[in-house]
Amino acid sequence: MPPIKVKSAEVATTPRRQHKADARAAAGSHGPAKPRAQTRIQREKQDVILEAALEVFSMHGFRGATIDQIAEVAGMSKPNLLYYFPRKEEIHRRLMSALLDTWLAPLREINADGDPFPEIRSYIRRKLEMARDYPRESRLFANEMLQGAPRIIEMIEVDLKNLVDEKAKVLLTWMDQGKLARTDPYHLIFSIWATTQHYADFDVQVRAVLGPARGGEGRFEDAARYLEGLFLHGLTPRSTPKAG
Amino acid sequence: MPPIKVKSAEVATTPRRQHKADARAAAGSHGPAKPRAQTRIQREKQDVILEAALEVFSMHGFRGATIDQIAEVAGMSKPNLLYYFPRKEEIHRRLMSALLDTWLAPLREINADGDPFPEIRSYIRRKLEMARDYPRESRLFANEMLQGAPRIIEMIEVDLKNLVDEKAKVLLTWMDQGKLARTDPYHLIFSIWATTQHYADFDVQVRAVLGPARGGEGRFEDAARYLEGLFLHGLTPRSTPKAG
DNA sequence: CTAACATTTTTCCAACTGGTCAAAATTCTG
DNA sequence: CAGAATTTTGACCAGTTGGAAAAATGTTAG
Repeated sequence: MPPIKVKSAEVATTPRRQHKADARAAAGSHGPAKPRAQTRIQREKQDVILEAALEVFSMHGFRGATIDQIAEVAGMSKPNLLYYFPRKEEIHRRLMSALLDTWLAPLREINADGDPFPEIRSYIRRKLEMARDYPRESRLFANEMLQGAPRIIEMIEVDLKNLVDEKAKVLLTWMDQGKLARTDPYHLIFSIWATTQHYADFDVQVRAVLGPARGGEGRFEDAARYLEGLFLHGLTPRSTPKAG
Repeated sequence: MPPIKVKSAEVATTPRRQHKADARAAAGSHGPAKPRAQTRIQREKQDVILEAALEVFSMHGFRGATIDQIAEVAGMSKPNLLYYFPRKEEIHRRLMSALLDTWLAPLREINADGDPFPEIRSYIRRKLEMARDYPRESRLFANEMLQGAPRIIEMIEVDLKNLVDEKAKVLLTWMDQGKLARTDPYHLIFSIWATTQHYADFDVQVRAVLGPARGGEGRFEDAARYLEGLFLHGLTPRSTPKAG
């Protein structure tokens, strides 16, 4: 039922800090984080919780979200939820580290051996599809950014930066080969992020402005068409009159 | 000292709802909302509060922000703050309605009688300057959007929509005259919003990715140059080899 | 100076917050 | 089915939250 699957047995990329609760759970009398393998119920409930947490965190941010609220959306009691995730931060961390992977996948796919325009074009497509299909993930990310990314700044500075550096080099190579306008590859990537994620993060505004007629599902196709033209030719009118 | 001036005697655009506290203040024994004209201290303190609230709301969103926190930033006690704004919502509302005006000013300035490229170019400049000079306002707005704009949806659906409709028509006229590539004027406006506001809303990410060398104040000039090229020609390489 | 007003502080409150704990209920395993 | 392990519940807690009330202090016009 939940449209987004969050990896449940995911291994944290950052070395798991020894919270008081973690310690208790690891050595202690109850709690699912024991050395023993996860049960079916554990996996299921954790998924339900993460799905509910995504819903709540993505709307209200970390501080604005409450455990009670998450528990209610998840359809369980607060202590029950806390049995699976001993602290609020833990839920958020799990959500974030699972997210960053998914989030950067489209960029990773850019192939240095491909041709620039098809590659960039399909990158935009993929990002736009993510904005359409995973808007909550986009908002979760945006929320974290607005707050100064306190809980993922390291990931941003290392993993994300490295990936962008790598892809910026690819773009530069294409520019050197004269296959792409010589411009700033970093700001190029930013502009793709911005224009595509806008449709998830500012969805309310987009819908309100487009109105009921054009604000339906078709808006993503319209956006794709527009962005394609923008990144290809900009706004300069071309004299190609009426060719399909 | 505060870099942003929020209009202090601003008249609420939405009909002021009769909160319990409003009623009390209007008829009652104390509170600044009396019929009598505002004193100097009232104006000053309200500005200090709004400035502090901007700081806090823009980072944590409405629910994540606390009155205590705002009061601390404003350098006063919580009850003292509540003397000027009887409820948290009131502060936020004042902030938001002042914001929307400022926020849409650059779009308003687009002149139908001007030439499309200079007009669009300076619109992008203005928006980028706002992202640089008023990043907190941008984040406040973004935060509200992420939450589904519950407190300003009407303004979005009326004021903002009307303005965008009007300017979209201007763009369409330019397209009809062959001065601008025929494309979707709404998504065109969205893309300018997205690309410019990105530098305020995702500032942490932008800095982290650009690194200390390129993440300094120069990044806005770089962004301006890049965006100019993007909106003018897109990414298609032009054979103009090495001219200024 | 003083009365009338404006402002600030102190004290307080009920609801909510993240989180604990032991006991009860359930599920799993031999 | 019995016993062990897991899961769920209910009662509870200390700290924080938005806000109220009133007393105490400033300020200012006459």
